[in-house]
Amino acid sequence: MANKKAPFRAGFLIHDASRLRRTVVDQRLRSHGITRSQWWVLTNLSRGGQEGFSQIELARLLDVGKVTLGGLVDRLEENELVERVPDAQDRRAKRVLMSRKGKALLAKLEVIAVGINQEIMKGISAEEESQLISILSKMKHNLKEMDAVPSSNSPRSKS
Amino acid sequence: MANKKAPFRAGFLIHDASRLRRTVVDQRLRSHGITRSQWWVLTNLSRGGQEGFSQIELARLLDVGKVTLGGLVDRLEENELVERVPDAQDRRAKRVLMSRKGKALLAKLEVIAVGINQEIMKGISAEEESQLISILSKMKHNLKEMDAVPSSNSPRSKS
DNA sequence: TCGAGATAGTTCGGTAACATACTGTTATTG
DNA sequence: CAATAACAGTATGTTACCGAACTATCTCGA
Repeated sequence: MANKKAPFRAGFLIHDASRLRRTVVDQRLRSHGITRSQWWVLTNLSRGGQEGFSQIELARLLDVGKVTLGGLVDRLEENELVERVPDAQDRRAKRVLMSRKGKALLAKLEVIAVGINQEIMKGISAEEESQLISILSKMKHNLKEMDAVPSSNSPRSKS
Repeated sequence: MANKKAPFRAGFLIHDASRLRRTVVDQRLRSHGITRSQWWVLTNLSRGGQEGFSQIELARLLDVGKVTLGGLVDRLEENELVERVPDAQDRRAKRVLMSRKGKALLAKLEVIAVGINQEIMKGISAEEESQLISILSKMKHNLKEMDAVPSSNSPRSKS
């Protein structure tokens, strides 16, 4: 095949890999009643200690908009994996806490995820993986500079 | 920052970079009434010559399911950027053709895209970019092996 | 202290992606 | 040649993501 010019090759490859990866992960996670995005919320929540995070904090952690995060929490709550608790200090805010069920599921998923990851990374050396991480991090940084982060909003550059 | 263990770092970075990239590109393309996914359809269509492609062919080119592609073509057609024409040989099939308007838009977008791409790739060397491409290609290959390609179906070479 | 602006969440509307299930066609094969 | 399998597209329903507009609350400054 060889690609003649391929101007935006990298961009579309990222798109493809991401989409394909989501499909695979979601397929294998489906029997556990959770999706990759929801799982990622749970993972981040696990670093939130006793008090969890407010939705806005969580949205910022994940770099998604508050609307998206709201939807994810809705579905997680329906499945009783997390709980929304009104914040004592701020009546606008709700803190998101992981339930016992959520913690148990998270532990199970960890194992499955390791396996999936190995398959996806087959034939890719550790060195390549760290190159990949470094390059993607730069891109992510650039993208954030370009205002890609949706409306959960940013430091609003004072001045 | 430094991440302690980061087990699935690469996977989620791909997810983030892809999502952020989509947001940026869509933001900047919005004034032209097109999205990145639609643009990608147009780009592939431009290599289809006089006869265009059937929807299934296009879906396979793009590695997306036929339903997704159907939706994209719907929106493209509403904006008169493409046209659906019944296939002369196969009454099930419809061929997708780019309109004059579509071709004109595509030419304009090319320029914009180059600029966006440069911003996203800022600080990333040519060598890094080709490493990135090579690694992502491997991942994409692995993912396809894992049956990630949605239902527009593959050679499914039985036994 | 009170009113303007910022902030947390939700509601609403839209695109993109998926799976499953269905309608016609075409192709195969018994 | 007729039954059946394979295929092209569409319909339907779900998740995930976005922006814009709205409500309730909080905070600050005149």
